[in-house]
Amino acid sequence: MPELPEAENICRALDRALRGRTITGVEVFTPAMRTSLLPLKRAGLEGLTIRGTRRRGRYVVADLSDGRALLMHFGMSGVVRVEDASIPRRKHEHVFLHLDDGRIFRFECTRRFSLLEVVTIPKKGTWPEELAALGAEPLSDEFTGEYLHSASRRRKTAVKLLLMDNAVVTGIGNIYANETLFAARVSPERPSPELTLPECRRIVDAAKAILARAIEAGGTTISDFLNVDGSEGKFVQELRIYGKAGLPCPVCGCEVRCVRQGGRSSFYCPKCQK
DNA sequence: AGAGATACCTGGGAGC
DNA sequence: TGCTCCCAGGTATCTC
Repeated sequence: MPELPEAENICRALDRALRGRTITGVEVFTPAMRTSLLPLKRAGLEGLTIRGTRRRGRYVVADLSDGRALLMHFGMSGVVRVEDASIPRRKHEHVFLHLDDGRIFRFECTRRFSLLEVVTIPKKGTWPEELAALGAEPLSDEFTGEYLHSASRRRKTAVKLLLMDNAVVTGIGNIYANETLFAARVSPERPSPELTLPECRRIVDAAKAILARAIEAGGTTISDFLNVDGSEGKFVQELRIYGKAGLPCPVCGCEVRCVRQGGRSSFYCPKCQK
């Protein structure tokens, strides 16, 4: 399930595969995922060249030669591939962009939570309006203990929900929120106004370290995620708390617990995380 | 207004 | 074996 590290790996691989390629044809097989895919067919993409790709949170933007861009989000089951045209279409591949090197950019999404649309870039190098509400980029200098502490004063929610709020910090989903709070030794249920500045610093440091390490490992494959080359993310082998309910905590041996927050599972060690 | 709950979607696994 | 039920997840939209 693609979170920020997965999106970063997809973005890097897509940049290698698509930079300088010209789109020669568009096929849409499914009318709608999160939004309608039909506008892609009449967007006039044929003849446009892809300048490169960049990432913001879990979104990937592929800049086009006419100043517009392809905006992508991978939901929880989105997979993109760039493959030879002779390979038959898979069951849940919804869009084909034919390229001038004879290959096809294929957009697959089993659960149809993904997004692929053409957007306007207001000024070269800026982000599309659709991403305006996103909060701090977790690996940037903007995301600091002070920033999180300040955001936590303004909210009454549990710290885990704060970490997963895209308006505060973008790209941290359920898996990495769990791993971050375990590494920072903070309970996911702690009310955010109670967080101290040192705790916020621990959380931010842990998030950055875990995300950077997960990017290095090629992301986390739980069930659906695959990299552009079809490889699986290796970070799943390094998960310490996510999905470990009933198993011993890797630090103290105490039984890992699971609670539900915002409809999602939170895993934590009751002894290590306060 | 802020925060929690729900719908969207499909495949896989559990349980009967 | 085959059916039903539940769960996973991010985001938009709702309800209180």
